[in-house]
Amino acid sequence: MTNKVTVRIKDIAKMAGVSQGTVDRVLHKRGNVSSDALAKVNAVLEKIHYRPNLIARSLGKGKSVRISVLLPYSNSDPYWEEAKMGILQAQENWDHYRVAIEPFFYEHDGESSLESMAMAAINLKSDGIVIAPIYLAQAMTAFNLFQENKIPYILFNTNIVKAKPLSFIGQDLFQSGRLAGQLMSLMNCTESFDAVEFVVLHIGEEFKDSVHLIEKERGFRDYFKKNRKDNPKVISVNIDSNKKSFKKEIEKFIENPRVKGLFVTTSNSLSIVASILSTHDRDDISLIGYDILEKNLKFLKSGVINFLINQNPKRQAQQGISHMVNHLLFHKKIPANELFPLEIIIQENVDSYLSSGIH
Amino acid sequence: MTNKVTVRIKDIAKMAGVSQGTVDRVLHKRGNVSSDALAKVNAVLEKIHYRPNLIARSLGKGKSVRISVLLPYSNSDPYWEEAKMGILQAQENWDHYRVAIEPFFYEHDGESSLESMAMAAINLKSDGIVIAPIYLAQAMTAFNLFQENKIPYILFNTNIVKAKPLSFIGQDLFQSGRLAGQLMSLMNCTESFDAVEFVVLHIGEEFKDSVHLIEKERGFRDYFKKNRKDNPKVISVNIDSNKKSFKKEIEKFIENPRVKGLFVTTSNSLSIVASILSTHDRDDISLIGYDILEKNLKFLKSGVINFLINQNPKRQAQQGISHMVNHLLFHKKIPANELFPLEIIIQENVDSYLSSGIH
DNA sequence: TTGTACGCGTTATCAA
DNA sequence: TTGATAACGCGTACAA
Repeated sequence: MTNKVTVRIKDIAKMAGVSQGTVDRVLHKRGNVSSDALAKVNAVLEKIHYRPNLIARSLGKGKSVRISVLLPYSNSDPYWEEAKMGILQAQENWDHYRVAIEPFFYEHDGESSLESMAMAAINLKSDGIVIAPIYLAQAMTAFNLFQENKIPYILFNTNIVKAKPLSFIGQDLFQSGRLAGQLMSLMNCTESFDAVEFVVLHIGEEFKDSVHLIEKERGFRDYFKKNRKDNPKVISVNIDSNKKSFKKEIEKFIENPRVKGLFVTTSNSLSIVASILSTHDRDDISLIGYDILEKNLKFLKSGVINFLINQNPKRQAQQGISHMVNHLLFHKKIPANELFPLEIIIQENVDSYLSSGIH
Repeated sequence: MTNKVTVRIKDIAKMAGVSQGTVDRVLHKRGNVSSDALAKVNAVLEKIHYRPNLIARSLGKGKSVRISVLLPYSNSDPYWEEAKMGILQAQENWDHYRVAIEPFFYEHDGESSLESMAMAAINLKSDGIVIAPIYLAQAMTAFNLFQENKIPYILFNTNIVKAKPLSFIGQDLFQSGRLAGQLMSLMNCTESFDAVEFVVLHIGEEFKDSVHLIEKERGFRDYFKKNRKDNPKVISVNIDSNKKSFKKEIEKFIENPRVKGLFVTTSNSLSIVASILSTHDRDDISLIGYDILEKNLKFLKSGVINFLINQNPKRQAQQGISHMVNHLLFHKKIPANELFPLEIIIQENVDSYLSSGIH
């Protein structure tokens, strides 16, 4: 095959007739190189393909890199708990490369708001930020802070195009909604949808600022509009699961015979809806939601939940951190957009996702 | 948080009042250590949690590791072509860790049979073998050769329990068949299956030795038996797509009005079946097969193929190599079984898999 | 049985 | 503007 001669800086120096120091200065564009020496080194560099040894580099450079990760406070929300696990694993992973990873958990408002956590991360002299910006307004001011301080940032989970981040890691939420539309169609395969209603449920306390839910709904509606000749009615509602009337409101839909499907866009409260649905005799209502969470499993297995779309928060967080390390430490090019696959989970493949750990 | 003081061998030596060499000997159980020194070092090791710096280790040790990968000859088979791409990427990845990765492509028989390629890998003084053993008989003699030469081997794609490998990476093929069964049910959601026939197609030249196809069929049948009250008829056939009668045989099924679904267990010839099916007016026949291959895409998008189950040959190969590196170089524990998720691909999520590269 | 010293490829520092 | 050289943490060879 190809001859695997690893070319080192030392070799380049010899070939160019200069010292290692000079080659290093050329490679890293540090300046202070005579045009004569520059030419000689460049001549060699054009002939051979130099691939720096990243292992040696990370050993050699004494300076350590600090990455802060900002994400919603995870207590009682298993979705963000997963992301948190990803961060902890990443800490172990990158430890030896002299990378320190610091998580910051923010809440919707109050003293640990996104903004104040952003300030905290900046005060910690972070070299890079990885952030899941689920609240639009607060996030924008955070981005401004990062820009003022010239700290690069990578988004995960929720994309905000205006933010102009280094990179975004997540899913195409519009497409995710479309997928839910197709899955809904699969579940009602022979029926015409003209007399049918589907309900999109956004469940949570602070949905007003949440970009991601809206995209999912748009995609869901788009699917029926573009891909079907019949025309189901799509209703969408924002409900707070803590409200007393919550159960009643859900039951209102479940008891409506025209309703044939529920699409819960928020990952956290799906199991509550499932548990309400399971007490009614409505096998003909399909339930679609998000994420392989412990509390969703039994409803998936019993058939109350028909489909889960997996968002893989853990791997999203890890990938965001990976990219930041590659940027900061290895000066690698990183993709502006990394869209994760929309994973479909049903009874017969859920175990294969559980056992495979990382996925 | 925790104080991130990285403990080095040097530090342990100082704490124990011995030299670095002694600590090294204790850590690696090389012997030649007085019980006195051993006790002192162990005392320190129990107090602190030493995590060796793998980066420094791989830089320091001059010896390079050679891993051979054995897989079917990939020409004209995009499935194995994918696996091959994974190997090439792995070569780049591990290059700096002084790992040489050598692929060997075998055919069913002849001079580049699995056995002769296994011999070739052994003659190359491989430190470890990663192998996709799709032909049972030949594989068994290969495993014997590896054992005689004390070369560790990892299986991917096809599991052979008797082989007692270091590790297996792949999918649960029985469960994969069950999944196909559930997907088939989804496509025919209101119908009773009592008068319905499903056809399992094993297409290829040398299916006789192929373990994996049989498992998929078993799972497929199992699903209907265990999960449904009605009782579809499941027919299975082995056909060679090069035979003249191939098209006729397929059409015989397609023209049978009782047939409502085709399940193609082999990844390679699915598109041929799809193309035949597309010329008949049988929208009511569901087609399920394997893998996101270029030639399958248009049939998936046009709805001729309803579901693909993705096996991810590329990542399977990479993971096998990763595990072998971890075993050989870093002496890490590796899982005896790593089952990949059974990924369901349909129209609305296929693009998300294509754009995400690795998956 | 023990300790010392060198090398891996890179970065960074300092003297020339 | 240059070149020489000491780290970085580990493995290993060699000397004591």
